[in-house]
Amino acid sequence: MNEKDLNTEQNILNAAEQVFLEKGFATTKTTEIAKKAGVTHAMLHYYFRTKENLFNIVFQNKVRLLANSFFSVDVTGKSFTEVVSIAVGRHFDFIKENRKLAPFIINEINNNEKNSETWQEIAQPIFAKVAESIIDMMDAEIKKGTIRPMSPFDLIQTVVSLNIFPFVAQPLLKILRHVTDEEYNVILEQRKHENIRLVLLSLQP
Amino acid sequence: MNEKDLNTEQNILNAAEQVFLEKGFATTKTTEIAKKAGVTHAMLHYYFRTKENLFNIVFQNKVRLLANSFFSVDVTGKSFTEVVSIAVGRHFDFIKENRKLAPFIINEINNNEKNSETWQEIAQPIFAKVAESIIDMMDAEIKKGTIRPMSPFDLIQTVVSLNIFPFVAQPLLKILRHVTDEEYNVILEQRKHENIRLVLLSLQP
DNA sequence: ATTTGCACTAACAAGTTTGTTAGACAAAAA
DNA sequence: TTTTTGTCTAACAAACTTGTTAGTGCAAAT
Repeated sequence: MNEKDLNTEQNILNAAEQVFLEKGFATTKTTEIAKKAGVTHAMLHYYFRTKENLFNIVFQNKVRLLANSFFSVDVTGKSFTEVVSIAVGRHFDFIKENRKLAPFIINEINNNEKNSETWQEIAQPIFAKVAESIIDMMDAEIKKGTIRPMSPFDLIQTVVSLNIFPFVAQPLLKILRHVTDEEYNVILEQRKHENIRLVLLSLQP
Repeated sequence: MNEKDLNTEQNILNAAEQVFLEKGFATTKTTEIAKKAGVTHAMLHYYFRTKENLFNIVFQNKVRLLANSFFSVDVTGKSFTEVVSIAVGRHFDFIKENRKLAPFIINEINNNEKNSETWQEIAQPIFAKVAESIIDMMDAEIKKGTIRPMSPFDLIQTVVSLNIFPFVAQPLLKILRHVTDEEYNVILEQRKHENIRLVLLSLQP
């Protein structure tokens, strides 16, 4: 367990992360991961035994990453709308910085039922906490009459719907608007603010 | 070119459509398509030469189907908000009746650049027409001050973002809300109306 | 009646991909 | 010094997948 050992194992894991995120489980070849990690593909089996095993580790990490991204901002001294604005913007930025993440998870979950179990085990408890942390704030606002009655699920769904679409459908949108990557980045920034506006509107009583 | 011939070719195409939509290009095996069509997989190559060829036909059909679903309703004698309400609801219903369609196209476009060309060739001209048909109505409303200034792209993007998410992320959402299929259908119906409400809100000046 | 053309199957060929294994090599332990 | 331990490669094996082909059988044309 010296440096070298850890390095190879970690190199394989890092390479696997990149390739799986890029191409998905089905089209990823173990040899490609090995090549990117700078070793023979026998090493991949030596450390992780099967492609599926390696994939599961990557997938679990990514589900955790995505689920934890929903933990909202520090709320002390902020109004509810302020909190929502910041949270929506942060979520958008997170998705933007991890462009491959949402399409990856959506695709893998739709393609292999076994991945649903992983989602259940990892994401469900995290989301339960997220919902819990929001529900009190919302209830208070609803009682005050400052927002319309609504479940935290609906609010979160509105946010996620609006925020992931520009990335999940990126190739489609780029073509329809025939824009370059740079121009698309400008559109993304505008869309972020539009999304914040829409979410705040959706809360109006 | 008697009945039988046409039938086999069509049977393969129908089977291919089902299997490709269910599993995507990468994980679909030509043998599975053939089996579902009730013939040897040699027939598949006899009629379509390659798996890729067959896939392209299916993919083109599905892109056309999706793109045409955006053609809006008959506008005569209806207010702009009426038209929008109906169009959003119809679009939601269309996506619901073709649950696999949106995830399929999104996934294939993200996984294979060649499919982007198909998208460009087929979807782009259709969308140009859709945008054209909307833009006049919107301009008129904007001048009247009844809706806020906004490009038809932004409006369509809002609609599509909200409408496809419940289907693209269906397995994830079912688990998070731990609901059965039936219960999820109820949620879907509620969501449709919420989406209509949101789109109308987004147009407010 | 014979030939031609077409749909079709069974068997095969080639290539790819995952996974295994025998053994090399080096470092640490004995 | 010898043994052991763990990492690593090259070569191989097995399975699968796509695509081809030789040949069968039938219907229409000649």
